[in-house]
Amino acid sequence: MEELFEKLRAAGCKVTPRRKAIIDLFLKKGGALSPQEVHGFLKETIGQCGLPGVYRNLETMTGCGILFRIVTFGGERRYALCGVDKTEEHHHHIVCVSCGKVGNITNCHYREGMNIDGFRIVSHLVQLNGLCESCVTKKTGESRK
Amino acid sequence: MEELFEKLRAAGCKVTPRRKAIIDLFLKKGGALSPQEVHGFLKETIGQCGLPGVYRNLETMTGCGILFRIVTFGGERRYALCGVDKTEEHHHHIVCVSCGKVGNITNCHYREGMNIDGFRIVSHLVQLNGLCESCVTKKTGESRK
DNA sequence: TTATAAATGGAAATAATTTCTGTTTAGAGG
DNA sequence: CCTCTAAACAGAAATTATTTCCATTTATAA
Repeated sequence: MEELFEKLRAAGCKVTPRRKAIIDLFLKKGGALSPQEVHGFLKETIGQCGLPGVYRNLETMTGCGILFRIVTFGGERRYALCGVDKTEEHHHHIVCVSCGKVGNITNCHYREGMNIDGFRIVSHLVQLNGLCESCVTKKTGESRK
Repeated sequence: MEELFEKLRAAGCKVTPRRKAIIDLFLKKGGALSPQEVHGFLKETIGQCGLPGVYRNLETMTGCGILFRIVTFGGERRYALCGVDKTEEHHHHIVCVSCGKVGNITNCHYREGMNIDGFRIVSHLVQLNGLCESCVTKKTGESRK
């Protein structure tokens, strides 16, 4: 928690009640949330707060490396807490489709500048969607009996 | 061109002037286009045509395997012609950020069902963005002199 | 404590996307 | 060639997502 606040400060951003509430929410929910969802939950916890502010803060916190924007086939907007990863190594995310838990994938074969099939790589996107261990257990456990 | 019409027929869809125009447009532009752009170009070529129809057709043609929806960090909606690939092998796309040319990447290491870092993979997204050979030449050629 | 840049709330504007309705048309079957 | 029918169409309107704006408040550095 405090280390996340630190990320805000490091980026020259203020640690406001709103932002605390958002971080809190992501920690509690543990998943990937849309701005609308965040907005809905904030109303329950800290009362009123505008959707524009939610958008702003999600973007701000993405800029600070606290959140990242999930990549989807459909382009829906969702954010999740970056997996805790001390080293700032090149990595991608694996997101549990059931509970939203996020893990980091570090063994990525692509790098900027490399050539593949006649293309020079400029950037790349990798995201895995899966089931985390506890969700796998839950599902297979349920479906088995 | 005709082989793309065939894909439409194979999916039980009609080959309409509108769809021909859209395919034509993608072949000519060779890049990744947003619904708005497609709409704009169609107005120039075949005259009036509604944006809703464009959305519908882009989706239809994506369903037929003619187009695919580009994946972006920001989630903008863009489509491009699937690279020509006779075999329907598992593949991802590499998109030229300059001209929009699309290639296929077939050596993907991820498969549904496999386990990575404690997650069981359900689906995955890979997209490379780069510069195709001719665009690399153009750029480096220009910047060199 | 105070000054100030940043953050906030909320209204309103804008843009993107979908739904709906009545009309037209591609193409199968004669 | 016709005729029929499901599919495709145009365009208006509704809905939803996102951004902009501005006056007010607040976190934090000095």
